[in-house]
Amino acid sequence: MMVEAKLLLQTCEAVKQLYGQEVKPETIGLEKTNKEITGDFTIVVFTLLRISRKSPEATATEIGTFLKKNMPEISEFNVIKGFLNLVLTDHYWINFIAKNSLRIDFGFHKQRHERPVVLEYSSPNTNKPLHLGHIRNNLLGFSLAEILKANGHKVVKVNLVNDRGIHICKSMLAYTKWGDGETPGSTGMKGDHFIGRFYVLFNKQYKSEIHDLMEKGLTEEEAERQAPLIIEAQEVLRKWEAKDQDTINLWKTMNGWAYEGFDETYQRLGVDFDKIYYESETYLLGKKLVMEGLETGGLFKKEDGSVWADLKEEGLDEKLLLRADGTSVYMTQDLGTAQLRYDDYHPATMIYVVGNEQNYHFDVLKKILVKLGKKFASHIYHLSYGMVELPQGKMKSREGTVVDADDLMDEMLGTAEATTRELGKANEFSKEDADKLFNTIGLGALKYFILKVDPKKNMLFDPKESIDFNGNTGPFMQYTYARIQSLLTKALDAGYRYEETDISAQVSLVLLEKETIKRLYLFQEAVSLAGKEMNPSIIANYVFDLAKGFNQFYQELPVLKEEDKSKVLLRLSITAFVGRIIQTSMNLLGIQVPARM
RNA sequence: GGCCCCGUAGUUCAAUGGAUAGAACGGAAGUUUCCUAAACUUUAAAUGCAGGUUCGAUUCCUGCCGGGGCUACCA
Repeated sequence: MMVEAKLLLQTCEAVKQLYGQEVKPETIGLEKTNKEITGDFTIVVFTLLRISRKSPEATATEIGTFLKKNMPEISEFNVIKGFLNLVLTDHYWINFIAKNSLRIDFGFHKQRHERPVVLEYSSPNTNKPLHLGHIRNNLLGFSLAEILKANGHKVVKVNLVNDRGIHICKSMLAYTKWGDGETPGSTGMKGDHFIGRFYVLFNKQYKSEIHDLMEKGLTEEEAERQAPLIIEAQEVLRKWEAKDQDTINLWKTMNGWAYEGFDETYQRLGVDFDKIYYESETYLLGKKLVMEGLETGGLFKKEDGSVWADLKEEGLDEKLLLRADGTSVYMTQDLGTAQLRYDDYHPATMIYVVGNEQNYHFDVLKKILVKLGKKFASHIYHLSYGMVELPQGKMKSREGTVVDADDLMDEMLGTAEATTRELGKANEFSKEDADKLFNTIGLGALKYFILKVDPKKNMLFDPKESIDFNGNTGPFMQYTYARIQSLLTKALDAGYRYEETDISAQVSLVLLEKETIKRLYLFQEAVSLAGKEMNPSIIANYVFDLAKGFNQFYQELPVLKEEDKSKVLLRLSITAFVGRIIQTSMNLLGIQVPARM
């Protein structure tokens, strides 16, 4: 049992014996002791005052006395106002290291036999390449999957590709008109970038048509509807839905180019999926669900034949689900996808990693599913993450202010290489090892930069200021790890078998040893909290605190140069444990650590 | 207009209702005959404004100010 759980139970027992009242453990305020104050854990007794009917100091002292008497782990306590600060024995912490430093599953939960979590992330459109917003999405999704697995969940990672719709037809039309028979192969361009070019081209020409029409006296709205290009694009969509062979062939070819491009980006980014859904394959199921809803009365039809959900009673508005011409909209597809996913896996939870601009969409989605009588609606969780903003505001593809995913990774690798060479760190590396290192560091910096921020919050990215490699950064953790590996190698060379030595007989710890051990202890809590909150930044902040603390330990305490051999072994155990937990934490974020840097 | 989210050092980020609001970058000053200085130490610097609830509020509630998002027969 973790010592904290025991503390809570014993505190309840103390309250019962001292004041004659039963209290639940979750009502006790238990925290880590602030760093300026002596103590390991602190019980805040203010909430117990109405039970004890005594002063905060008296209550804390009485409970402290009881705990010290009944828990051998406690060596002493002190009381400041209503705060009962408990100090655990050095023996407890030494034993903690002895018992856990070699456990490969430390902090992880065994996989429970239960239904899986289906986790959707990435969700690209096939008409343009991935950008910085997608990077945040992909990193969050991948990391969250790792964190959930660490918490004992079975996770199915799924991607939902938006491969159909008017926007896709726009790039197809532009390619037909101005493609000149070029291909990604003939131009040497990555497939998704190649297609993105035509999407941009369409919008440019379309805009100019609107401009011309408005010069002739049309309103903006009229011009947007009457521009020849949009009418042609709609015609392409109509043909697609009618399964016109040429249109389908072009669609398949162009989507194929996009997928090749995406695969390359995913691979570089280090993310993957267990299953890929395509909206072109789910929208028909959505339509079917809507028709069923119409029969059971959950939905209704308007005079023009369009089908709607009335959500006014739920505090929202009416929502269109099928157009008068019978074609489906985004929501229709999402209904189908949700059903399909449920049928495929019968998941306990369905998580969607999707930006907060779609909060309303998911509100509506859940409410419509309820109207359709789908019980799984209550198991849908929208992991709503904040926008990545640039100094000038939101990224807008039409205004050319997007930060492209591939470009950004290139840049990070370049910076990693330049910085590493400047420091002379890769001089003895082979070309292959050096490239691998630059990749590890560059991506590590990027991933950590993004994941250390609370997902719910918007974050700012300034392309002009390259991502830092010093301070609270990915490379900081990587460097700490590499130094640890170097030290451990030297230890083995010197004949220290720290992994095979029992250190539990040691009796005392110096402050930095104890603080480092306490940080290791906290890994367990970081993992479960990150899983519960679905928040990778908890792991990021944790591992920074661990690495930062270890660097102090490393700076102030000799390890191999310590004269007391048993101290050397204890410190090596701590050091090795820190290295492992840094690596594990970083892996939970989808970040690799190098053995040397 | 309506609904939702966010305002913390110069900047980017932390802080399950708890003690003197923490880091990093940038600024200032230091540490290398010593296990990797991508490190470490010291230092200046912040809760938008006004109320309320509470023993205690950055955190919860109300109003105001400022920023963002959504409010499509787009996705």
